[in-house]
Amino acid sequence: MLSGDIPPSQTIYIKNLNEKVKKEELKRSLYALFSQYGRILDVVALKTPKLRGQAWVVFTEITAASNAVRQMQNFPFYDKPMRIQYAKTKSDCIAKEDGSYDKKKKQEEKAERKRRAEEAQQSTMPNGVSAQNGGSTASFRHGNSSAQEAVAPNNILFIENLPHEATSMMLEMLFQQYPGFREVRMIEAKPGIAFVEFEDDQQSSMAMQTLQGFKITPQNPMTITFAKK
DNA sequence: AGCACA
Repeated sequence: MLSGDIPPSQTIYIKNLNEKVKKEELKRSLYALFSQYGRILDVVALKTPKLRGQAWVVFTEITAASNAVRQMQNFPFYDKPMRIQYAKTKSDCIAKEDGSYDKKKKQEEKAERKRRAEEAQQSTMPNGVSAQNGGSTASFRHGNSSAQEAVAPNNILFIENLPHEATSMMLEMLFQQYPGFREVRMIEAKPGIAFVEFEDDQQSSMAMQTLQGFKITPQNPMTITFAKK
């Protein structure tokens, strides 16, 4: 069952996420990690029993989503390989943009889902006995960035939009607090950019997740992507 | 495994 049967869309659906990570941190990290593929409109994550361990990342560009699906497939994120597909349905924030969002219809769909869920519960419990036996419902199972270039994970990070006053010393202070840090490299002839090397691409991605958008000066949020190989 | 918009 490959993800290939779902048509490309600007929203990606990610599963097998580490469920121990708190919702807000998860959303922030996903945003920081995936923003290297393009502009992100929204990140949705819920911790309900049915939806934990999953998230949706909405890009403005479908190509960004495609690159993200390919390049970050199975990438270890909080120690678990991400499983990425395209989302099955259009995100609300997109529907609202293109005018196809219909609040009434939305409520009907929601009510319908709820109805069907309850119905499923009923049919497995003919006596109307509630599911309090050990809390196990499992026993009831029946039918039941301007990224034109794809960016693959790399142990070297590419930093852009630095203030021209930034020095490698300053960046070193910033990045060396993350495990696996090796070195900062800047090019005299090219102010505003830098390369930061880590031991491996998981460690570099951790630094990216927390420093993405970090401002050395108020007008310079840094943009971090994996360096091209 | 699990496709939503708290």
